[in-house]
Amino acid sequence: MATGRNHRPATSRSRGIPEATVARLPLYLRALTALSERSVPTVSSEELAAAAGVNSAKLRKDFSYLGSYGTRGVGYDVEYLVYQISRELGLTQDWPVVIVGIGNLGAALANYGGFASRGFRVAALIDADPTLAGRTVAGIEVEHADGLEQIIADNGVSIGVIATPAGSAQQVCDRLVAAGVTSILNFAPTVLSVPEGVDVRKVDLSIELQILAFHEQRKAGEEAPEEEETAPPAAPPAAAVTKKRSEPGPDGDVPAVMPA
Amino acid sequence: MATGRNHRPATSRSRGIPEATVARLPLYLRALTALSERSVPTVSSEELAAAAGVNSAKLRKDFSYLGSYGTRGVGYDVEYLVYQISRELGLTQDWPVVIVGIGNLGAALANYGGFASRGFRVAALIDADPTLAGRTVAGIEVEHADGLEQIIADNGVSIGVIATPAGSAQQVCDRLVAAGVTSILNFAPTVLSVPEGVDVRKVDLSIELQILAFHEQRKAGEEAPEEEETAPPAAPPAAAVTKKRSEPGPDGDVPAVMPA
DNA sequence: CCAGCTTTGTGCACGCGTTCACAAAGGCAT
DNA sequence: ATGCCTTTGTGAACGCGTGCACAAAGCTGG
Repeated sequence: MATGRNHRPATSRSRGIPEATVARLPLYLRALTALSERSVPTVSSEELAAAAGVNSAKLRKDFSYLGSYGTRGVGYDVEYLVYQISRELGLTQDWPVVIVGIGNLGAALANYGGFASRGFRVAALIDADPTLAGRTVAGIEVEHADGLEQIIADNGVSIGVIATPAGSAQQVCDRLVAAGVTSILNFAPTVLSVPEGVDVRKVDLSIELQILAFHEQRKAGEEAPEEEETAPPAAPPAAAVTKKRSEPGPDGDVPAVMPA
Repeated sequence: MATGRNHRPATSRSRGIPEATVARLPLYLRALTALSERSVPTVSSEELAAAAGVNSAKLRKDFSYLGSYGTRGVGYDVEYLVYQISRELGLTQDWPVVIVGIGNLGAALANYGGFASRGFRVAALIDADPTLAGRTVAGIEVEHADGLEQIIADNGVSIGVIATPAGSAQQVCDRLVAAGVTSILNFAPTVLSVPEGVDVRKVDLSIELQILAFHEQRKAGEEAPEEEETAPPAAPPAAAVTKKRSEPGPDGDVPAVMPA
């Protein structure tokens, strides 16, 4: 559910791998890599599915989109499947990545081992703060944003990670795209608008927490009969120019959310 | 439909909200909050949809699950909608959260403003490293993992964030759940197994990048004439374990990425 | 009070994703 | 070889999510 820009009939010849399947391939790959390190030669769909946390039928169907790589009565060859999935995901080649915005999060990302371990190479760390330039984070020197275009061109970067504040995310995004980046991983809490052909995936910590809160509330409400909220919001319809509802906070945030 | 007056679609109101809709509510809420700060009184579904990056029909349908909060010919009252969505998401109450694993990522999360701004309060930072205990991160003192159960009980924590290495994630998870946590946001690259009734959402940086790499590879392959997946690395059956390099195509290279 | 314009709310159809259930395929023991 | 047992690969049904298209609702001007 990244960007809804998908006017492709999903008919890229036999390469019509469903998006949902693609999203699970890294999961399978991780489980298979673990098995590989333990020198396990083969796995059944049932075992692998358990390790990946999915349904075995789903896993088999997912693999069927890649081809018939299993052996009936035996299972899947671990090493072979690792290779096939890696190739399908494009991990058999090197992907230089730039991280823009070296704050707490950007630094954490730079240090994250999961990047380098699968074909992703941090080509550069970029920040707009001049005082950061020259400092070393995760063994890589932070460069100033002025050189962004040059860095991307020199390294052939096609994937960019945005870890800036929300305010500058779109601007950074535009520059990345203009410089040739066609895939963006966005950590800033903003909706990015990009031209067609550019993929954007967003990771939003706040949204994830809010979804959890919803379910948490629902769980709590299930046990209580019908707990009426202690907040009489009133003023349902518009029409009334009375937009001066109760007494929200000066910051304009959710009224009732204000901590006591 | 019938009498559309009462907004309670057969089931328990909150029960009837599709998961996909719940996932978008925080997005709408953010856009609405921005409008609220600019003192915009009302918005049309078209405007709000654009701001949230979704289809306007989808937005209207989403809101219809909450109830009829709009005014035909006018749009939606911003303040009122902010309140309704906040309430539906459970943000009208305070959610104490613990973050376990105060490494680079954990520290970044602790400093992330998006937490505190919407009813989430970092009740405690917990780490197993004794040398970290007592140090202050984001204005909060890091506590040792020994006190995990006590901290959760004392603060009534029901949401936990796991930012530990993959190796200890399941163990931490088990302790959290045993102590009463029923919602977990997992940043560790592992599949967590939890008892029924516990919600887990995972944020996996590596997986997101791999999905981007897939699309990136596909984009690159589209321009080249139909690149037949010539690459019989052999070793289909369980017998041969040889991973043979083959001839991928134009780019030729293909450095092995998989660690042994 | 009525006509006309705007925007919501939603019935409906379509397509994707999930799951079931089973025939086909392959190994292994005899 | 042959028959049995295991596991894959997939056809088909089902359910969810998306987007279209339009009637109903509400505001505004005459």
